[in-house]
Amino acid sequence: MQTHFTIDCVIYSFNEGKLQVLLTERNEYPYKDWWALPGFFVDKNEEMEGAVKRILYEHTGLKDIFMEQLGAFAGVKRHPQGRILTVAFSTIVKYDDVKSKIKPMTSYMRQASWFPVTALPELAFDHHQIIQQSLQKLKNNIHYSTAVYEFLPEKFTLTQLQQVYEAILGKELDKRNFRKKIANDGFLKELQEVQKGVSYRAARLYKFDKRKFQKHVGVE
Amino acid sequence: MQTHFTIDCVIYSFNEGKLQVLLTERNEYPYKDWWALPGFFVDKNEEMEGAVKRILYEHTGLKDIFMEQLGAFAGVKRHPQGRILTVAFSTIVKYDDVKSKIKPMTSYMRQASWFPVTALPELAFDHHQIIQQSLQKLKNNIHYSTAVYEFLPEKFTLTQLQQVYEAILGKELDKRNFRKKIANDGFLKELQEVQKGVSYRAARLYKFDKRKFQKHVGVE
DNA sequence: TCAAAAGTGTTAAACATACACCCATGG
DNA sequence: CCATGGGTGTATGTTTAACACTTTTGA
Repeated sequence: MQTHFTIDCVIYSFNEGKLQVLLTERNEYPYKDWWALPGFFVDKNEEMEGAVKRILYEHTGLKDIFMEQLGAFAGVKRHPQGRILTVAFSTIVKYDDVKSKIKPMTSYMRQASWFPVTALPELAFDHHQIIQQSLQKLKNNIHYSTAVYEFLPEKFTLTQLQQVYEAILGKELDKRNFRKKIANDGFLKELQEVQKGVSYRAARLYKFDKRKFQKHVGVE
Repeated sequence: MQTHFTIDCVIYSFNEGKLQVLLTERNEYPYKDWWALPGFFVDKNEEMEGAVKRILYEHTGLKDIFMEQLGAFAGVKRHPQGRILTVAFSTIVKYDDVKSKIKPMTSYMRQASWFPVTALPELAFDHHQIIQQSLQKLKNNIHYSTAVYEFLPEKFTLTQLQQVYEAILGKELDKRNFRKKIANDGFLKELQEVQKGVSYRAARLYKFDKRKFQKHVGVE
């Protein structure tokens, strides 16, 4: 037995203090005019991971981004035309890197736009479920993955980092406890450099140090 | 574009102090005579979850077992005849419930047999990779899931429970610390009953109390 | 000098780890 | 009476959580 095979991509970014997801407005039936996750059919002989990269590229112009499989969604009724198995992936991009590049490159969708995860529109297919499952995983793994750093520029302040944590977890954190934890983890590199262009005390900048992280986690 | 669609099932049990996986010996090409995970094609109009149950049933005679999706494996080269997308699931059964029922119910495989995860034979396709990924997940979630109790009979001793933990984690645990942790979690029900038929001091029996567990985890 | 955000320590409670001996039972 | 596994407590270090004020800076 054969099935159609697509991938759907949950693309996150962080902007205006909020965790955002990139959605596209469909220009084709079914679900014409609905918002949906960016997703397409996988080509014959195309590796799944390659398909994710291709779609990410077609939507954002970006390459070489961290991405992770969430799982397969294969409900017989998830698509009105019969089973279309989709494998969902999630990806994180830096909002500023991407904002000028976001535009539909196929006529299948009318526009692409960011939505805060706390204020999603009604979505096509089972895409709401996919996002919720993905979000849950992001929360669960926040302390064991490098995901938070994917949201931030290379150099960032501790307050920015804390805001990303808060947006993902959906709750406020204590500043002192947060800084203690981060300091204790010890995989940030403190720079001899501070923020510029702010009208208040400038915060120190930090970098994520991948080497220290890998030592900490116990690389295999 | 369409692809063949199978599911593969990682079926665990606990026996002789070891974590075991059920494998089948293939009687068909490709990989004739190799050991592989139990797996089959999903039927048209069959829900994926239904297919897992069906295959589990065909191999073990069991129904209504906890099962969880691991993810999709879709490499173009994972099957010699071209892409066959498989979605892997994992499942836990009680060895004693199952041991008399295990037998091939299709001529596609010659026999089914348990192997300790520490001594697996060479496996067909990418099944070794699937098992390793599944094992990792089992370890990661051991404290947050009810999986360990799926390995045990309704009434069990604390030593049996500890052995399951040890088999999954692949390391020894301190008896006192383990008991403190379990007591502290507080979702076991102590029975007024002890082991029978042992030639040493009989151990107290316990039950897993699902209600208490759900309160503890914070059910949603 | 004011507004805004940066930066900083202490205490209490919960939890994890290391470690060794006596007890109850059946044979 | 002995072999076997059952059962128990203490001390130490680590992690988490709660909580508020002073400092720096640019406008």
